[in-house]
Amino acid sequence: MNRQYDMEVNPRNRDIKTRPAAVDPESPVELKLTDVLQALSDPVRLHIVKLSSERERACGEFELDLPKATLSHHFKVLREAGVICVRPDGTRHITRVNRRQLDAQFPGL
Amino acid sequence: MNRQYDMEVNPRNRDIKTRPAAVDPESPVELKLTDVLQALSDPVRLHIVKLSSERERACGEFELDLPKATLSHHFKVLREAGVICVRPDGTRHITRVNRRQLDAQFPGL
DNA sequence: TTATATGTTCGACTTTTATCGAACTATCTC
DNA sequence: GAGATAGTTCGATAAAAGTCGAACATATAA
Repeated sequence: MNRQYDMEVNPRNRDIKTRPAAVDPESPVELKLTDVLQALSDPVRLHIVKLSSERERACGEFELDLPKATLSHHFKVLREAGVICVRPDGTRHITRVNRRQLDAQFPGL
Repeated sequence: MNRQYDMEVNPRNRDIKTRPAAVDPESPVELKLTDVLQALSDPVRLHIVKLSSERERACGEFELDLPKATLSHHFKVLREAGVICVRPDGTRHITRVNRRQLDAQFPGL
């Protein structure tokens, strides 16, 4: 079987590119400042950004005692705003701050 | 009559200190970063902050075609987060960015 | 004192976010 | 292949924010 990401197994997943969305984020070409600020205006997400600006981390390394679905939501908000980038590493996803783009568009943030 | 701010005329205003709240904002002693970011994450409010960081402005000088109640709401959010300070000038309220406190607590924001 | 200009507050409503169980997918190890 | 592990998505619900008309307050000008 050559289909790497089989979208048909779960009918709810049709038209949803699960894996690519997770790896190469919805990261916009041009960040919107209001989106970035909105993404950073939540304590959980601010915590994530603080820790992952020290060094790359897997999602489990943030010591956040929250359900997986909730965490996944916060990571998605950060990805979609372009604040973080995510890289797969086995079964885990490594998070880093998208510093290049942030610095380029919003120096001194 | 010596009551400068008569709270009893409108029964809905009891326990609400209208004037002081508008002039000396709810400006917290210590700003909360998430509140500041949240306040700045709205396009209208970001516009207000941009213009009033150039120079002090009255609320009417922002060229925002929105109802008064909506504008007032946005100014309140900014005041309560400590992003702006407001000073009365006749019937108008002059807005300026609370740069001192912002710079002190969040240098390079 | 009345009118005007400027802004606040309330209250009702709509829209957006946040939360999280359940079902699912992908990867790795045995 | 059968777990185990790590994370996503859906869908339902709850909570928070935004919008704005109407009524009100304040300061100044007529």
